[in-house]
Amino acid sequence: MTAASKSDKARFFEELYRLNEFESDGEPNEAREFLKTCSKPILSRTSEEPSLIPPRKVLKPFKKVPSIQRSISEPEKIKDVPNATVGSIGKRSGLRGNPQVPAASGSLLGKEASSSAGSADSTNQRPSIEDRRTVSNPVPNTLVLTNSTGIDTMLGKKRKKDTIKLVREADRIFNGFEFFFLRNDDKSPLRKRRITLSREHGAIWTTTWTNKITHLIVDNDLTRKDVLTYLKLNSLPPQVIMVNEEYLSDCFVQRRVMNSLLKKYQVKDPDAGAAKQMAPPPPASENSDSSLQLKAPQSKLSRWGNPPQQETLPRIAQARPASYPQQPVVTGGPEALSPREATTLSDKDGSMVAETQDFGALTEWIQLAKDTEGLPLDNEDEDAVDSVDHSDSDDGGASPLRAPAKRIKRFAIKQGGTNQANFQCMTGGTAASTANPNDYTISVLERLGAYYKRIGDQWRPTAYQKACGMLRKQDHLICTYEEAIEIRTIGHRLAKKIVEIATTGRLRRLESAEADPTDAPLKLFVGIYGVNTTLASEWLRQGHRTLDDLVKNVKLSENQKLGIEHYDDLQQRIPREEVTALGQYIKDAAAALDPDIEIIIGGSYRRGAPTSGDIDIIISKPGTTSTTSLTPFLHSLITHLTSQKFLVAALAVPHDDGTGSKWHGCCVLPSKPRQSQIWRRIDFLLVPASERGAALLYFTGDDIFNRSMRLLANKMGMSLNQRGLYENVMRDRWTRKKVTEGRLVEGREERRIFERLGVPWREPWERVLH
DNA sequence: GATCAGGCGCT
DNA sequence: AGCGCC
DNA sequence: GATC
Ligand SMILES: O=c1ccn([C@H]2C[C@H](O)[C@@H](COP(=O)(O)OP(=O)(O)OP(=O)(O)O)O2)c(=O)[nH]1
Ligand SMILES: [Mg+2]
Repeated sequence: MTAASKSDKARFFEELYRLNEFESDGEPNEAREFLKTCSKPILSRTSEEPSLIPPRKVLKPFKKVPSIQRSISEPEKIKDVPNATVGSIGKRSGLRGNPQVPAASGSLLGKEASSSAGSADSTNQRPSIEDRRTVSNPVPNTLVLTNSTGIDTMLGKKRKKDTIKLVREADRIFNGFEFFFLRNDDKSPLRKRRITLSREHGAIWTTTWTNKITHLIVDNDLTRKDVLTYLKLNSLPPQVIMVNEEYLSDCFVQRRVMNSLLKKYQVKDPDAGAAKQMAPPPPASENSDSSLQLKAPQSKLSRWGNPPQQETLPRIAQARPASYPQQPVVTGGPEALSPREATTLSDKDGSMVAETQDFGALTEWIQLAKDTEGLPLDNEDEDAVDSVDHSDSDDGGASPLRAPAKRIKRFAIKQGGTNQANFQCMTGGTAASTANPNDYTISVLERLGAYYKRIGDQWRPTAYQKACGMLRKQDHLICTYEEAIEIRTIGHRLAKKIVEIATTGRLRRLESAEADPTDAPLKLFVGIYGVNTTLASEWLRQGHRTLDDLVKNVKLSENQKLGIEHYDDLQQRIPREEVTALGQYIKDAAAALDPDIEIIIGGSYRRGAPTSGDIDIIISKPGTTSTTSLTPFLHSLITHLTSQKFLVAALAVPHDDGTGSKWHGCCVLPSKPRQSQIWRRIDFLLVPASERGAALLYFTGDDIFNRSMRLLANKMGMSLNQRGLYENVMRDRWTRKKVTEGRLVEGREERRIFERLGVPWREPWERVLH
């Protein structure tokens, strides 16, 4: 058999091929001009949230003029860090920035502290609007129904005039949520209890299907199909979160909103996998439920006596007028697409921000994402997405079950797999900047991927990144399903999306996603250094919408405060020339301190990127074999650069035990006039010569590439990290934590690591997988 | 249905 | 331990 | 979201 041992072996080769394939990338379009005029922040601090609190006003206080001196007013005493000093950048080992927030912060905090209707009860007060929402819940809640029809009369039972007593503010985890239960009544004592509890925790209970519903709580014995049947829907609106009873239980127990994506909360969907084909699975006689004391329903429809009115259904997916960045993309020639990026590179990010913030309003809430059990987040209501896809585009709506996609995807064993010729196309060090006919498609997918990321989905974003990486390698516009599905890492769903983008210039799923009124503020929040989905969602839930809200009402870590103060600066990408300049500055400083020190600029810069998100510096020295031996140097370098006002803040410094090998902070080009200085993120990685190769590999990335390599190493029974390639590493099967260090196989030479893994050498710029 | 990299700092 | 970042 |  050609394919000896399948499982691992297959995977191994697959991964290997992946690292290998390198075809039709782009043209050798190289040299790019970069304006040094990198100053104007493009962002507006406040989200576009229509009717919200104190909009745009966070703006001005930001500039760094005052803040700049904040972190480093007294470079001198850095070394010995008298712990109460005002100016050292040292923390712990004296390498850290002073957390004090003098003058500068005042502007941010003080200013318009008035507006907040705030009940000054604790650190987390929520702006007025939310309060209104909340309050409206229990009381008038009696008729929860948003669109009343006659139905509620029928449904009747809902509106208990019962008095709901809200739990204490802090525990109202469901504030802003609107629940729709299925079965749609509170006859079952159990369900009734859940409903009551939900309301007490801030949720609004709705019995009519409206577009305000955020959660669909389904009885454990019901299936997804049952739900759709009852609702008379072909699919669920993407933003409605459907979960089972366990979800509520856990939320109550843990007093927090659980990650609805977890498997345990998913509503059963028997026909899920099989579906594709024809799967008209006999509805079968239900499960003899039992878990609940509910009588087993007889027929689908009769199960719930009162089907909701179709009219009240939300129409999320429906296309919005025109705000979408209509790109005259047509299935036509590639040239129709290219003009755009031909002009600007860095513009990509800026325009994205601008575009997305424009969206009007449509629906709901976001879903929390993060999990307690350490279980990975995965699928959310994928079918919803799926359905949106075809119900909107291809699928005329005739049969819910589409023809079984011509899915057959070959195990792409090297088709043309050699083209080393193509490698040369991407020299010039700007592979990533090469225009590609699929650029528009890529930009759209990246946005959707970014959306999923900020919403907390762990895997979709990487799937989108990989897909974009592959798309970028194609030399022609991918506009048909067949073309798309052929590409590895692009499956059925992405293929459909790609087609939609290429043929219509739009992507409904993205539009509906970004139209969510909470998306803009969510995006704003996760843009803060040190903030991600979990925190952002929580703040959103509390009603915060602007950076000002956060500064005034939320407990922020020092780094987060800094992240807000320099929001604009840190948001900007860095022109390659500037990275070069910053790097040179460091090299000079290092050389003066110790001529043997080697400074290497890694990260996206080493990959040849035209702009970088930060500066990644590797510090090494011939002959060294331990990080510890370099620590003193780092210390002196940091001290020096700080005194030179090159380093302006420290974000993360190695632990005292000298073991630490990294230093994260912010820097600035001292040579520029203060006015035009832009704060940049900078990372130092301390690397003994014996680990140089592995460190280089790690710090060069990109992240997707690293993960591929590491996965590969793993499949080969080894383990790869920033220090080296090891074998015999044992990990606790449960916690997955390392138990045995293992034996070092290679760490010194980047090339040898490739060899050991059987991966052909790839230049840094060939390691761009997304 | 399982898997998807591995490590570290801050709170 | 949870979160966030590289 | 894709793959095995
Ligand atoms: O999750 C991650 C993030 C980063 N890295 C490695 C690869 C990456 O190249 C390097 C530096 O990280 P950084 O976040 O700076 O990424 P970058 O590749 O330099 O891109 P950017 O231009 O955004 O800085 O660290 C990883 O291995 N895993
Ligand atoms: Mg970088």
